[in-house]
Amino acid sequence: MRRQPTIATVAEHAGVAVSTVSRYLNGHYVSQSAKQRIAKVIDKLGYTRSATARNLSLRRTGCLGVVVDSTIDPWFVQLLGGIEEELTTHDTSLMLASLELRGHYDASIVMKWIREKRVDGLIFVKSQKRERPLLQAAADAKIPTVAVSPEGVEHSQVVRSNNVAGGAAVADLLVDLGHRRIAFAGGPDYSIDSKDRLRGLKSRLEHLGASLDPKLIFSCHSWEAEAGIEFGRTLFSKPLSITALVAANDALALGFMRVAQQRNVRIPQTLSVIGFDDIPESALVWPGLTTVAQPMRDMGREAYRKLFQKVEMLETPAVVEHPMELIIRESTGPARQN
Amino acid sequence: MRRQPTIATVAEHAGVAVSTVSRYLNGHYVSQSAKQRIAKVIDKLGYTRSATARNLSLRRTGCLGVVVDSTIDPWFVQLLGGIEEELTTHDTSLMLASLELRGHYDASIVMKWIREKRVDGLIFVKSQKRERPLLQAAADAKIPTVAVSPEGVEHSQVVRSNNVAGGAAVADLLVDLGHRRIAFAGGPDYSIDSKDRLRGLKSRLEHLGASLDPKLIFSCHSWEAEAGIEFGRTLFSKPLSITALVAANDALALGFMRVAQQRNVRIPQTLSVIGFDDIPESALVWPGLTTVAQPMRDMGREAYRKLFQKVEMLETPAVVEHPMELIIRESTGPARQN
DNA sequence: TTGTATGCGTTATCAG
DNA sequence: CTGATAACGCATACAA
Repeated sequence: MRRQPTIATVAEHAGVAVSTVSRYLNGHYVSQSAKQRIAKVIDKLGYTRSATARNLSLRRTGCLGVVVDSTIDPWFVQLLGGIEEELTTHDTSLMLASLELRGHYDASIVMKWIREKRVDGLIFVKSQKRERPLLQAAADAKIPTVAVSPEGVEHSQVVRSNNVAGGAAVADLLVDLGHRRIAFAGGPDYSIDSKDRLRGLKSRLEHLGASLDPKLIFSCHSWEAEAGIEFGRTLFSKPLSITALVAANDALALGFMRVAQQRNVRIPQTLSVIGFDDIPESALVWPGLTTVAQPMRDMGREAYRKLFQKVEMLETPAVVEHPMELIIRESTGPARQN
Repeated sequence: MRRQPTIATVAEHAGVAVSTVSRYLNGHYVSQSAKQRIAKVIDKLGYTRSATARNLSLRRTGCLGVVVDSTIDPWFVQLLGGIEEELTTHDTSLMLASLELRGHYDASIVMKWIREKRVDGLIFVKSQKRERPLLQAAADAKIPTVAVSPEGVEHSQVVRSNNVAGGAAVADLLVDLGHRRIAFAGGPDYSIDSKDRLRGLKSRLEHLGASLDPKLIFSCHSWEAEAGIEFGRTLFSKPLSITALVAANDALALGFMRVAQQRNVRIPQTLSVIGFDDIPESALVWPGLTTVAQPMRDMGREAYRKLFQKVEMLETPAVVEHPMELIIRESTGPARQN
């Protein structure tokens, strides 16, 4: 049984030194004649270089770490799709870390990666304050990071979307539809995303002569649908005064809609609902959820690229902000009149 | 700037040979005194071994390949969660390949992995006939594989769930609720999963004195919600004769339900709907989708373990079959009487 | 332009 | 039980 051909095999067959083959492989200077011979030998032998050996020699791992609360999050899944596109073209592998994999927050895995230098770079998704120690540790270990998150973090580049503009777009739509009694179901209190979306909504409403009653600004304890369900139960336990609900993301909106439908609240005749993100599920339910789309796939790709640029030591703007787009489906309509 | 400590650094500080440290690291025989000194030095230096160098020496990559039609598939996402749990405890990294990443089938990435031996093992998710060449190539390259798929594949171990029993459970429920006019919306024609679910449904129905009209057995061109929507449009273009629809998976059922609701078909009063898998979305919509749950997370873990066992050359049963569990939500109810 | 020699950090073999 | 030493496969100064 023969072993895989190595760079030495190729060199021997081509009658050149190993270093020449290496130079050829890396696009450095090699004479035409040598080039041709090497190319032919490589083709004949079906040689491919060992990524492991290459990484060892280059003192890197060829591995990217991605950190997120939960890999099950549909929003993250989209982002991962974008990251994957880049991965396959750059033959680097992936390490996934769910910070809440087993129900409770546990950053030890990521800490271990950093300590052991298991990754060449780290993408933090939806990172928040509690991730600060990780970011810091990564910086100390000189591992580049990019955060897909609204918050500018020291030592770390940022990919985010224009939440404020998104919030404003929602205000435009709702006012246009005649809504004046509007509630906002925010994400967790610490979330800057949520705050920014609210800010955009609020200021544009006021700009348009409408307003947002502070008593109608709520927050949910998580970003997940379950929290939206909980919020819905609370909201519907009292008489319904509002005509429109803006949820800080689609998952919350979807959870909320489930409760609404369960209680026969007609959407959008009685109540309009609108979310943020445009996860696939939003287009799947009936009525389809009107939402402010975020280009998650693009953001995933962008995150990867920024990381690599950093690895390659190029300077790029610290923050890349992606546009959001309003997508109108069936969950929004004219405000009811009573 | 100092470099990371290596095994040589440790050896030197502990006054032993490199090989002794290596033996210590791998749990081979080392004298108590040496053990203690080495342990102390490692702790003081904060030494961790280089996975890359280790992999090179061990002639492996420390990387697992996962192949699937689309990583966006919610069913797959659950499976990935299970795989991830294993990954983090075995410090191996991941390479993801969507066979339909850019809209069309493209297996070249996976072929490349195999050719270049970029992975130590391969998990094929929902693999079908068209993946045969890949499986074969992997076998030729002596890369172990496990298929999360109903089909027994040569050279490859299999993790699957008991689709036939799942189909039977559906039959039990529907007959119990008085349904006699039942339709089945299958997955793609080639799908064994779909066939098995249908088989279980059909034979149990007949066993119970009911039956499945062959004219009411349909198939969709994909497993995705979009195909369920398409199916719904077709079905509702004619007068509705059935009282219950069994979809071959949840995504199809969800797509179908969207159309039904859009056309004001009441679920379950007019029509009961039932699916397979129990993806999270099924619990989120209203009415919640009654479904036959598949332990995706467990299956993901199992797939990883079987792969590793194979790597470690242990013999295990070629097929592991996981049980399915009926989960009754709001989308099923008594058959209407007209 | 090419070859030589050395380093990357581990593991494994084989004497001692 | 331990210590040299040779792989592992590739990259890169440096010399020629």
